[in-house]
Amino acid sequence: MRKAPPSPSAPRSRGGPPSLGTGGGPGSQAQKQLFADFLATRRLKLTRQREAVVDEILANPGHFEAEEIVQRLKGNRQRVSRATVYRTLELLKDCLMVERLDFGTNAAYYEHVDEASHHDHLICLRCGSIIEFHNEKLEKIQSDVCGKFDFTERYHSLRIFGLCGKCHRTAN
Amino acid sequence: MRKAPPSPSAPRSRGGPPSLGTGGGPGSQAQKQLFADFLATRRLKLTRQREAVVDEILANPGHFEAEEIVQRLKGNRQRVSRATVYRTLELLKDCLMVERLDFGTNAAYYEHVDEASHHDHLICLRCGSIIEFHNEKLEKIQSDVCGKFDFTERYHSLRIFGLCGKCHRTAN
DNA sequence: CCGCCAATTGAGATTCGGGATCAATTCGGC
DNA sequence: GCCGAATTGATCCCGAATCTCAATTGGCGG
Repeated sequence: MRKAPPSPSAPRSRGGPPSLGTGGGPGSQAQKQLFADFLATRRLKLTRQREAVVDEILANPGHFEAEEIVQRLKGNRQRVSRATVYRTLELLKDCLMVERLDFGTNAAYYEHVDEASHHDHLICLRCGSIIEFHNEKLEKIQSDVCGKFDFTERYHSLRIFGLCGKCHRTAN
Repeated sequence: MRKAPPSPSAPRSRGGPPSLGTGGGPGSQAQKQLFADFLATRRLKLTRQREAVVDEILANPGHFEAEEIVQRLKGNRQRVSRATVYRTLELLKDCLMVERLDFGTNAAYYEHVDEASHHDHLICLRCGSIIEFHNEKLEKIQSDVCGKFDFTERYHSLRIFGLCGKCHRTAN
């Protein structure tokens, strides 16, 4: 799959303060604690590397690829191997702090999520732009469906593919 | 992807008798016609290989991997190369007859879809079982969301990950 | 009926995400 | 400070999916 959409520019929603360096946003401490707790339940350690990965993810919002994290960390003075990044992403996925997305490109995308920030995606097949949205009614009905099937949801992913307004208008 | 730029003018003839291949369900003829028409609009040909792939997909329902089709065809006396199978799946995806799914496994799954058979998925993280469901209210709200964002939907994919009843009950 | 040309195919090479391996290193508890 | 378990990192490895390009096919005009 060698497809690379032109420029997956996501409309910056979620207006938090811009990523202040390695610091992280306001709630990032709580988020880190969540991870620390999760590790504790599994008797795993919050190492320098794992912390670096989490910090990097919390530092700026939006979607990212695994390899991107490797590079960004290398950009700082952080040294974390690719293997460890992948392993940490796996852990973060297990504790539901990170979601793995597939937008039809070759590489998987990840993004930081928490209870409050859950959203779904509209993906433009033409320009690759991604619109995030959240709809409470949608969530409710999904929950009903799960109940009907005796299914215990952990997380979900709704992707709607099509054409954004601009592309639809300029379509052939 | 080797998409030949369609020359702006060419006759659009085709209409030979349908060589009904290995058969398929009742509506499969109509489905094949859909594909044939789609190819026509792009001035592409319904070759023996493309037909074999479509027949194989229409022949039995459910999810499948690309490689699976290659093998199944090989199992018959059909000879279709891997490359062609992938290329044909791409075409089928373009005309919305096939959907590409990602259940978190390494390989992508595909499945045949048409207007009437659309459904979404509950995926058990433990045993991997997949429950299909369809909910009209859900569809309606999604359509509303698209309207609100001036987005023209082509297709969508909702996956809910969690534990099926059985696995939830036997969970540690 | 023949030959041209564009579409198509097939076999193999290639790419690349990402998981596995295993020796070296680090960390917590005693 | 020492020991064993957890962790890391460099590298190897695998497999899905795509690319390459020569050979084949098929439609169409002449």
